[in-house]
This record gives sequence, structure tokens and C-alpha cells, in this order.
Amino acid sequence: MDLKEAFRIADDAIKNFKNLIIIGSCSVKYFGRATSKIAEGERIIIIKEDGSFLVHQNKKLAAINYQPPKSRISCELADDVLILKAANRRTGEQLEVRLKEVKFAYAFRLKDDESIRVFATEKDLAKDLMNKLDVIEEGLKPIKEESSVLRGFIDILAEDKNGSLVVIEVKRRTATLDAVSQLKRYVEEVRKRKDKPVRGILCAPSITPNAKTYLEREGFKFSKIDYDATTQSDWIKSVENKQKALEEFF
Amino acid sequence: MDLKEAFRIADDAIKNFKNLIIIGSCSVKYFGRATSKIAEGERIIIIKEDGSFLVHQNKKLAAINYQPPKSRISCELADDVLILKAANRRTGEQLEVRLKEVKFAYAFRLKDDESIRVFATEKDLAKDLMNKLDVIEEGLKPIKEESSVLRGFIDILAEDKNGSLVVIEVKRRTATLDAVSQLKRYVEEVRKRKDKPVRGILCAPSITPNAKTYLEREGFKFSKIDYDATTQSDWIKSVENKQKALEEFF
DNA sequence: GCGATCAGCGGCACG
DNA sequence: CGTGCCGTTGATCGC
Repeated sequence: MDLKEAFRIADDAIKNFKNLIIIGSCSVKYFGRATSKIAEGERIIIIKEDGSFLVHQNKKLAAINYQPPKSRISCELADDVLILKAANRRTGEQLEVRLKEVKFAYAFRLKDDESIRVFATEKDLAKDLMNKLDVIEEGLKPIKEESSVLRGFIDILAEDKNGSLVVIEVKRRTATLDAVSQLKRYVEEVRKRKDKPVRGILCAPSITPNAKTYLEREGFKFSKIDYDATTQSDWIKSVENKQKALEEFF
Repeated sequence: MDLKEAFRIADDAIKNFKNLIIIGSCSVKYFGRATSKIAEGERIIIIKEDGSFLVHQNKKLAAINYQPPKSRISCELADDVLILKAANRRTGEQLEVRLKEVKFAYAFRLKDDESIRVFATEKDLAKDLMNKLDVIEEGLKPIKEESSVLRGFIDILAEDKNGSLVVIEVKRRTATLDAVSQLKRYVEEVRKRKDKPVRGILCAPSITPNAKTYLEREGFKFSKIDYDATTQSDWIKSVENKQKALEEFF
């Protein structure tokens, strides 16, 4: 495609806040929180009507360069180069795409008022677990009245049958060293504020060996949750329902 | 665009491992690590030749749904619906896009042998800092011979003028509670293995108040580094170089 | 706006 | 492969 024609399309899209897709051969430079460069190659460029800017290669899931929404987009046609820029005034970040060849350019509007809904997040798990603390340990009772200072970011605060406080950190996937560090921080925080025994429980579908070692050295406990079977919200209640749910879903 | 025509383009792209972009009105469902749904709306769908799959709305930087490279892609034309699927055999993840209307479909190949190079990463900073430990504290000397057990993930291990070991954690942006937890874990690890005094220093451009409090309570020290993303090898306090570097870069 | 944390995190390097 | 951790992380929610 003629660069002039591509420029016309890009310019129209940018001036009128349309979405824009350009496919062509370009080099890309970025300066901001870090700095990056990539030599010429054929890539996909997407500019959204909210000022998001994406550069994709033909492989990998992630964009190689990008700028967030509300970037100030501009385009100019220099000698045999179509230059697209995204700049963030506040942070001073700059992204520059220099197109030597354009295979394809398309400006368009999209009508979309929907939002995605995601289920089985960590918050979902914690919420469900809250009502089933028995699966972790008999006699555990959730403490709902948060003394506001205690409950900062602790997933679940509970009391065991001996009256000890129990800090429960919930992870939706394999617990790592980070998770133990996090639990430890919370437990220490509660110990500082409450003159009672405080225990820590890490609740996850699995745990890495190093994390397990660290956890036990700190005197904490691991509790495996099979969240397919026990804890998923009303979405999938049990293993035997899973297949059915799946079939309904798809 | 006719759905039949869109199907032909999609089918050709998938069978021949081309890249594919489709713009149209669709609903999307996902089941895998989590579960998600979104009702009909006009979106951008990108399928790459490596089996990556992306669904973008007209706002925000991030894709709302996706599948990683090597997904098994398929398409079918049902009654008035063009269905695109991406499945991961190993993990059992499934993504389904149901297109009711297609504005645009395009299959294409891309030639791109380049890789992006990123500068001013945390590793870069740590490497540079290693040779300028004086900016942190006078008399600090890096310990290069790693006793192999010690050096796991510690950014910099050093010795101060009193012969104490110093664990240095480097962050390229504002240090948070997480960073302190991480440093603490490393310091404890070294203390366990070495019968010497061990100190901890957190090195970052800034630190949040909570993190500072936590850090000091643990007896660690914060060291502010003023780095500059433009000047990769000589980044400390080079304001006058910044403009020059910027000009060269762009 | 900053701060803290989750994410279907993705990607990378190392064992 | 899993483990650990960085990332121009992004997105969200609370203050």
C-alpha cells in the first residue's frame, strides 16, 4: 500500500479518535521507564480510540512495545517513512514506530458496552472458604468484625478452637516463597497488635518445596484446597457437576 | 462482510499457519485457570502464526481474553455464527469466540527476524551498581566468588568496611512492602548459613512509607539511587547527559 | 493521586 | 518440566 494512502488513513483515525490497525515493516524505539529498540521487521500495530498503542510481532502473546490509554498519538509522513508516535505528557514516555512499508491500514469504530466477568478469582475462593473453614481445620471460626486496623489485606482472619488468632492467606495457584513471606508479614503484624497467640495458615492447591520448608520453619501450616471440588462458587460445586457445568458453559 | 467469506479467510489462515485479524461483533467464553464470559460487542481478534490468540476491546491496553502460543486453533461456521476456538491440550484451557457479524477479516504472513533489546532493567542497574558500591556506602566491596549456596537470587552480596556481610536488593522503581519481605528473606537465609553479622540494604529510587517503616523495624537500610534510563552504563546523576542521550536516541 | 495486591498474570533464566 | 522473579508489568480497589 502507498505510504501516502496509509498516512491518510492513520491521520483520519487519530484526528477522529477511531481505532487503527496497521500492518507493515517498521523499526520501533521506546524511551520511558526503560529504553528499547528493535530493528526493522513486519509487525502489527494497533491504536485504540482511548489512546492505547500496541506493537505485536508474529510470535508470543505479549506486545513488544506499547503505551497505555490516554497517550497522545501523532503521525507524520516524512521521506519514505510513516512515523507513528505515542507520548505520555505526564510521565515523559515516548514510543516511536517508523514504517518503511505498509501492507495494510484500517481505521474503524467499535461499539462495545460490555464488561468481562471473571470467576474463580482469589477473592471468590476466599469468600467461599470463609463459609467452609472446617475444610481447613475443625473448629475454625471466621472473625467478621474487623478491628479495622487488623484487617488490612489479610484474606481471612479466624479463631481456632483454642482461641488463638489464625491468619489465613489464600492462593489460587501453587504457593511460592513470596506467599510465605506475605503470610509471615501479616502474622507479625497481628502479633504486634494483639496480645494473643497468632498462627498462620497458607491455603492453596499446592506449594513448592522451598516454600513448604520456609513455611514450616516459620511454624506455619499448609492447607491444601482442592478448589474444583470444594470451594468454587456456585459456578462449579463439585467434581461430578464439573462436566455438566463445562458442557453448559460451552 | 459475509460470514462465509470470513470463514474462508479464517480457515485458510488457520490451516496454513498465517496470522489472522478479525474485527466483528462477538461474545467470548473462557474456561481454564479461571472462567470468564462477556456478552456480545465489537472487538478485535488476533491469531498469530504461532498459535497465540488475543481478544481486544476498544479500550484498555490489555487483552480481555487470550491463549498462549501453541494453542490449537480451530474455526467452524454454524448457523449464522462463525466460531473460533483456541484450546490447550495440556492444560485443558478453552477459549471460544462466537462471531455474529464480521466487519473485516485479513490473513497474512509476517517476516520478522528481529528481537527487541531492552535497557535499564533491574539486572542492568545491579550490574552497574556493583562497580559503584561507594554511592551506597563508603567501603563496600562486592563479593564476587559466590559460595554457590549463598548466591541464589541475591542481587548483590558485599562486605562492608567492618567485615560484615551486606545483602543488597535492587529495585528499579519505588520499593514496596514486597521488596522488604524479599530482602528480609534473603538476609535470614544468609544469616542461617554464615556465622557473621549480616546487614540488609534496599536500593531503589524511592520507597513507600509503609515499606520504610517495615524496613527500619527490621534494622535494614534504604539507599536512594538516582538512575537514568537513558544512560545505561553511566546512569548515576547525569542530568546533563540525559538531554543529549535523548536527542541521540530519537 | 498513591499504595497495596492480584493476575487466567507473561516471559525468562536456571536447575 | 518446575521454581523463582522481573516486568515499560497492567488492572483493580481502597485510602
